[in-house]
Amino acid sequence: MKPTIYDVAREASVSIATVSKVINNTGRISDKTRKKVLEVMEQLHYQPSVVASALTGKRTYTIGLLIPDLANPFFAEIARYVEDRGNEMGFSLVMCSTDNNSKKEEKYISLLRQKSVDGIILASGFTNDKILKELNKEKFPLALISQDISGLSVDSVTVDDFLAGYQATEHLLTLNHKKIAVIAENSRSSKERIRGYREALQDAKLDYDDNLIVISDSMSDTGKQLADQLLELSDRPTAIICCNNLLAIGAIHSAREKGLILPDELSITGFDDTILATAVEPPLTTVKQPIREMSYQVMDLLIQKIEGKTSTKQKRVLVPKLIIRKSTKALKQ
Amino acid sequence: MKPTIYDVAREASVSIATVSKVINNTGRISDKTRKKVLEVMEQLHYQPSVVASALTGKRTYTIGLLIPDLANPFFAEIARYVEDRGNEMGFSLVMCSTDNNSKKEEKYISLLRQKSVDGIILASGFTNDKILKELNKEKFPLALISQDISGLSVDSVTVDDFLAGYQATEHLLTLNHKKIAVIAENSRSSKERIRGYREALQDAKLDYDDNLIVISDSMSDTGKQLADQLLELSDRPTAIICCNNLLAIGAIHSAREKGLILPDELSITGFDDTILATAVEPPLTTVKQPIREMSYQVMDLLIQKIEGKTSTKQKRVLVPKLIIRKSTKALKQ
DNA sequence: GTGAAAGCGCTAACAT
DNA sequence: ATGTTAGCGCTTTCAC
Repeated sequence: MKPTIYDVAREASVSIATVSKVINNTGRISDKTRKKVLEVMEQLHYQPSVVASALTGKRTYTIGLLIPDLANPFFAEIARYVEDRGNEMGFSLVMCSTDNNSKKEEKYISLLRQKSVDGIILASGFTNDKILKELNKEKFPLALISQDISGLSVDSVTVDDFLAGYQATEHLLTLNHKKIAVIAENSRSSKERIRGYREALQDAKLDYDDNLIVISDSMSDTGKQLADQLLELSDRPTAIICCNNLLAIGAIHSAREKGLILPDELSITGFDDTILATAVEPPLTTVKQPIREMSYQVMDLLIQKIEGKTSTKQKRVLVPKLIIRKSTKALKQ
Repeated sequence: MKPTIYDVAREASVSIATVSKVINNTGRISDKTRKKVLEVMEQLHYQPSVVASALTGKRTYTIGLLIPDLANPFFAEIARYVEDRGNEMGFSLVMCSTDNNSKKEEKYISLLRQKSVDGIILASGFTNDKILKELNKEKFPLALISQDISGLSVDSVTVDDFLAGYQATEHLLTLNHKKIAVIAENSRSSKERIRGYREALQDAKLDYDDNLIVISDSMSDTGKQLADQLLELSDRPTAIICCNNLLAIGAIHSAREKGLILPDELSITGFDDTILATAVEPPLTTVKQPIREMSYQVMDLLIQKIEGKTSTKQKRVLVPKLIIRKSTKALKQ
């Protein structure tokens, strides 16, 4: 059996209280006994049980991370950085892929609560507002990344999606593109990006054409199908803004299948800048979200919440950055 | 405060023992009281605490997954499937990215044990044999995926790497390639793949040339650098086998930088068949590991171990499958 | 069928 | 400076 605090106490000829104190560096212990206890702990390979300690009101030092899909590189990267930061701060991460499914979200949240996680991070795509409100009302430590729920007082770190949309569009505009299409997800961030797109068009005195916007309304719509639609338009767009890299890859496949030369005959931009961006050919021009920075910040925000040393709710908005690669090119006039 | 079993008991006018019994479906409870208790639980939104229940000797229903890097799509996909299977079976997953670093491995394992996880899954790249042996000796539930440690009696599910190497080489041989290089990782699976490669050469009565094998000995060597080396050889290879998709992408970049046309002037194959394989251009010919199947099987193996209904150790070896795409082409004679 | 009580490994008052 | 003790929320004998 694994040794318990009693084993250590007996072996070191002290009480369990004393052992507890040296474990937690609380109370006043003489150097001599501290040394003795430490020795015994070492020798017995004693590891305090966080289960037991959690039961007495302490933390579990575990947090839950809900994302739509761990197999999506964007979320995998978020998860990796959240994990790293958590690890630095002494917290473990339990993974929950929800597939944007309300039922799964609900189930996972309930599970996490049964396991007494100290807090939960919700990533882009969390759809179940009701649960969110409940958690929030109970003052359960919560933080959002890559998503914010307006009208809800939660900590969040997001990127300025409006600006991101604007930047992508402006870049294309600079390259003389006039017919710029958008492939969006059915999400708040996509909506913001579309807003940015419209504003950029407006600033350039260009008309907005509804037909150039396609929104993937389910997980099964692929970027390729959506791009197919767009590229079959009689007066096809010369550039497509894709709201994530997966969609962009689909668009590239579609274009290639139709024999279009990239980027000469069609410019494509993505968002997020994951590992996929440089893997494809041509390497994608994308608006980068500072994934690492964002991930570190949510973790920090959440931990502040957990430790109760947060005064007010924080909504941090980071700025996206246009990374120009080779999937966009000036349109010949 | 969250309601406890006492609250439910009081509200339902029964003892906590009774409540416990209805929660766990143990003992004999009359339908009437069961119904009453269930009602109260519902009404109070009562959720049993797994922390408390774990302390009384039950499971935590949590398992640890150690992988080198969650941001690597191959491991992210493993993690996703392991998570899914675990979730089906009622287990949560805590993520641990080790960066192939012995110290981190050790730290994470120790952490997982403090948290009383029910078992641990180790993925390819686990280097710390000592810990492994210790865990194994203590009969701690353990299972390996995409890696096996010979001479150690642990459950594992792997792919036949020797065969995989053979298949990739044979494919290239069929396409008339004679100078086939290999970019390998410093891992057991790569070594096996190289063995398969040698055997295929031998079967084709071709000589083995040591100079055509490069092994990435650190995480920082990129596929591109390694491929650069190879492609600068006076008598450069006409095909390169890359031991994972990341390396293959690097090789593609290197080739392109040198102005080589793919696959006409250079054939490239990868392994693993992650999302990256179809993202790149040309789409990669790779030897596919059945990631989903493997992940489900480790989880099942581990759960068997945890529930103690496993008699003997199992080493499952699945068979890889060559997926021919467009990164390989017959060599003009 | 149901309940009383001991105990899981630990923390934190409170004594000493 | 150290020890005693009462819980934390639950499971599990063992009575009744």
